[in-house]
Amino acid sequence: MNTLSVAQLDETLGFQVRLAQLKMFEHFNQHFSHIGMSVGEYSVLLAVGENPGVRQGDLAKYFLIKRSNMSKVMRAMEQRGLVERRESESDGRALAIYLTTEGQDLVYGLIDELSAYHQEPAPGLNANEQIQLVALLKKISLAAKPGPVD
Amino acid sequence: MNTLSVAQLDETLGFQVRLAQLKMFEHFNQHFSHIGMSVGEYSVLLAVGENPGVRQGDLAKYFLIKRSNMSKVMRAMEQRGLVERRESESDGRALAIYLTTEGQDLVYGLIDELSAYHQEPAPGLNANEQIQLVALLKKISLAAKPGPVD
DNA sequence: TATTGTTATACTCTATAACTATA
DNA sequence: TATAGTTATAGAGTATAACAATA
Repeated sequence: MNTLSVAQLDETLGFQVRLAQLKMFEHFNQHFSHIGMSVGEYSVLLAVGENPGVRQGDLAKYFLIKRSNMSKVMRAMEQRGLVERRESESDGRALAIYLTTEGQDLVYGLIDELSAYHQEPAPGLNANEQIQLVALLKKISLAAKPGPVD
Repeated sequence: MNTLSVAQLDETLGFQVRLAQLKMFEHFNQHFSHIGMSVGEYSVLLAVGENPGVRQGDLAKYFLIKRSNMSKVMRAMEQRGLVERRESESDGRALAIYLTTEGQDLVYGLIDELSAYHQEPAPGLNANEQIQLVALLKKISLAAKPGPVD
């Protein structure tokens, strides 16, 4: 048992957000250890599935990671055969991303499981509290304009 | 302006926690860029200040990082002259951590500024919402036993 | 035998800058 | 000139395993 406690931190939003983040991550991995990829990777595939032809740079903006890093992520996905990258027809600089058939199978094969997972409230919360919590967090994320990613 | 939106993710607790975490971090750094250390480093010093003689391993448990990594953190703090590490009197294996005079000056010189910062609600929230949010997050972090760190 | 801390090492995430091709 | 993507590289943060000293 851990006896240490730091009042100055325990009552702090930043610290509690970090703890919640760790908990959420652990919880997700317990349920989805069989999919062979991280939450982040799966989330990117999901975003592509919902937005076929999305630009690679718009994905980077949405997930708040640098273009240079998204570049590596997408190349890895492409090499795993999960996405296809075509030169955009309207803009020769841009890459339009699509799920391959294999990518679609992976993403949509998990949709039901994922939807069930998200309907369960997080550990320690009831359904109402979960809704409240998401609403409060969205106020923060929508508040200030997102810091520039690049 | 970013046109991309992924309903399956935007309404998700895990995704919103990540966004909130990034926002909190950015917000903190804007206010405390002058202290020359990260939130994490400052938090560790604060924990030592509130718990003089705390064991290095208990700090690791509290912050949910590995002993091996806390070892590096504390050695760096020691070399910067901010903490002192004494062999525990009651347990020859353990190290008891104390703030040096310099460490105390740094930590307690920022206490007022920090306390004022934490009384301001996060961007997008009013005071009530901030309190609610912290309470909900604490429910999660207290819910399941913390995943074993080591 | 189990625990505390250390070291070495590796892997992921993230950040910066220089480059190309296109707009 | 500015933007989209790439590459190389460096820095955090985190994970594992083997080890010495102590309990």
